[in-house]
Amino acid sequence: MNHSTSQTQRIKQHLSTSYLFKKLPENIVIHFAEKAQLKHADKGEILFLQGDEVEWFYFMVDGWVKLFRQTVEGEEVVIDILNANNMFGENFIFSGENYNYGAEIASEATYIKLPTSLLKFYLAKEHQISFNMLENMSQQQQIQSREIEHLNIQNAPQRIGCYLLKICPHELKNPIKLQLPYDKTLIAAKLGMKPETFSRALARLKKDLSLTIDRSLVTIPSHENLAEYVCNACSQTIACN
Amino acid sequence: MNHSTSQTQRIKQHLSTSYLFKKLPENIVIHFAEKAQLKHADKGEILFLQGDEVEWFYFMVDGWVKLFRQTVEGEEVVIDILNANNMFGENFIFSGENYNYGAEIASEATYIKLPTSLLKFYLAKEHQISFNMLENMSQQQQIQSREIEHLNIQNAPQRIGCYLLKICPHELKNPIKLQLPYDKTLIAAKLGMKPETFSRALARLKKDLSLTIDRSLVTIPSHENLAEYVCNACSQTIACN
DNA sequence: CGTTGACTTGAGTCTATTCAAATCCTGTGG
DNA sequence: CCACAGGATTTGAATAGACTCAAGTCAACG
Repeated sequence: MNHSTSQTQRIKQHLSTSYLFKKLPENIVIHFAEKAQLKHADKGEILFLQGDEVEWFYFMVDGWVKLFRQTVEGEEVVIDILNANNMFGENFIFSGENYNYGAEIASEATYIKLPTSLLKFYLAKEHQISFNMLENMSQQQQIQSREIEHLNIQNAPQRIGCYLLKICPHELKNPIKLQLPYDKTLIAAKLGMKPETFSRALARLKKDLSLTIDRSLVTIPSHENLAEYVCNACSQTIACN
Repeated sequence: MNHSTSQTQRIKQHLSTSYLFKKLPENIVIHFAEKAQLKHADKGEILFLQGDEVEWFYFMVDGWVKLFRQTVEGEEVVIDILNANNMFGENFIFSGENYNYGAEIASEATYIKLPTSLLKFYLAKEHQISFNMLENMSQQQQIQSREIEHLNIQNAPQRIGCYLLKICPHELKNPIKLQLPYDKTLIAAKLGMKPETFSRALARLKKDLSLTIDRSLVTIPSHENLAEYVCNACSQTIACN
């Protein structure tokens, strides 16, 4: 097996875990893998900028990317921060010719870039791809609408609490030890607050709920208490994760 | 022609203007029309509540609906306010068995309700429906992500200004006279602010940009000025409409 | 003409922000 | 192994924006 095919194999393995290729015939995944590029990048590297022509969409294998916009006055708005198994940029095949946000590596990362042209091609051919995208987008939409709700009704400590709940492991047993996945400044931006506010709000959480915070390691003595603190301000659905 | 078929005809006419049935064979639209119900409702009427089992999705023919959630503590969050030609509820066929928001008529309205089962049925059969939904959802997603951005970086007067720009007619010639489409209180809720804040922020806008406000009639002397006031705080894309 | 609901206004409070400064960490070079 | 630069984080003080509660105004409607 030469390098090229083993590389394709590896890419195919990764892509198979993506929502997009779920239930798809293997040969199609392989076709994508052949046209794809597996890349490695350091923190700070730019994948594309707002306004660039859409040519590729991306799949994260490892590390974190930040998706963001820049205001005319130079302020940055963080759209999302994604890690392994997440895809982004694929939606632009419907909406226009230019990315409407930029993507920057937030911590050393491995990713795969795929040509949007191939996606367009198969979208018309393979009904299953549409299904996969629809399912995913409807999920995304719910998450987004939840975020809007949160911005409206939760204060800073609650938004942080909500974030902590979301990154909790699935089996919850007290106390819960959590490693913050990236810079506090970046978390703050994702939650729509300033770093100073984040710092103070986290301190507030610590005081109110006896959290322990050591650098980026957070210990939650009782997730029930945290959920009550956070979710009472929220709409009638169980904790957001 | 008996009443039933003329009713079906009428419904079909309406549905044809919806994004969902774009480019679809006529017989499918007719099939939907046959299973649909054309309804009239007064302000305050509830179409469904958060948590209700999903059975129908809706198409607005006339008037306004408010989509909203309720927090545990009783506060209301407005998700969206839709009028003629907008569809809602159709996304739940992907995401679960219960509506995750409620729908209430905001001003006397005519609407059509359609069974989700039929949509599910044709979704598997007719590729074009998937396309239509994908296209629409990707658009919605962009609008939502824009809203998140706005909540983060615009202040109350700017959000109102942005809203005004969005309801401007397509051809802009100064001065622009606008009729606010529904209660100020409701606009406030949609923009994520309290009625009092809305009132003060509008007054601020009036002062800063020489708007004239008479009851629900707003006159904008210069949309260029308004756009500058609003959009400089925004990301590098032309005015949001 | 009085009632009702929508809207506005006033005063005080709270939350998050800004700006400035201090502190803590981390990786680097000596 | 230690000192140090540079970035991340925290803290302080002052400010600004939005909120609450309360009271007033306005227009529509019976």
